[in-house]
Amino acid sequence: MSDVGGARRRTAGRIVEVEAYVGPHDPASHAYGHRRTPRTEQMYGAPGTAYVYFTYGMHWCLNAVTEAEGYPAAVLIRALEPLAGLETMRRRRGARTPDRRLCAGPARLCEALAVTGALNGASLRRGALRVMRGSPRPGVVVVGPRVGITQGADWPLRFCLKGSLWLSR
DNA sequence: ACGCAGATTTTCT
DNA sequence: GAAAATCTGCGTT
Repeated sequence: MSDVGGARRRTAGRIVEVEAYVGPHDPASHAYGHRRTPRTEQMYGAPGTAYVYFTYGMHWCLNAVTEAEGYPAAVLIRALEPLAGLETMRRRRGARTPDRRLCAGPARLCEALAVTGALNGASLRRGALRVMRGSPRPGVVVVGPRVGITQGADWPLRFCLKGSLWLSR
């Protein structure tokens, strides 16, 4: 990750919580019913790119675009276990945040990693913002309902690392 | 510990 | 006009 226009400082963490938004038939997706607007445009982009959107008049949220170009689907990154650049994360979020909450939530993690709309459409394979492959052993990923939505709230598309101390809420 | 108002953009009704 | 893939600060138990 980097501070755009400022000192580039590496921050990194292990993804411990995500939610999937699986296509135009997903009522909770921004692209439900093939909605195609300036905001949702990036959901239709190439897989392996970032979809970063602004919400609640305040917060940025980071997604990985997951399906073929033209098919709107993405995975919302909801929480990280901070692994590197903790000092930088604390500085970006301010002294107000205890370490346990630095990246516990989609908007918190964006602030800790300096992710903003400037990174919408950026590659997640190379460049300032990267998602690395992991290999969780069978049984350590637990599934549950998605958070903060009403439409399709019961779809089991939230995935967490079991027992992680770094989950949101 | 819990609950709620407030921040104020994008999108749809 | 209102709800939304959220979080914070301040109030009350």
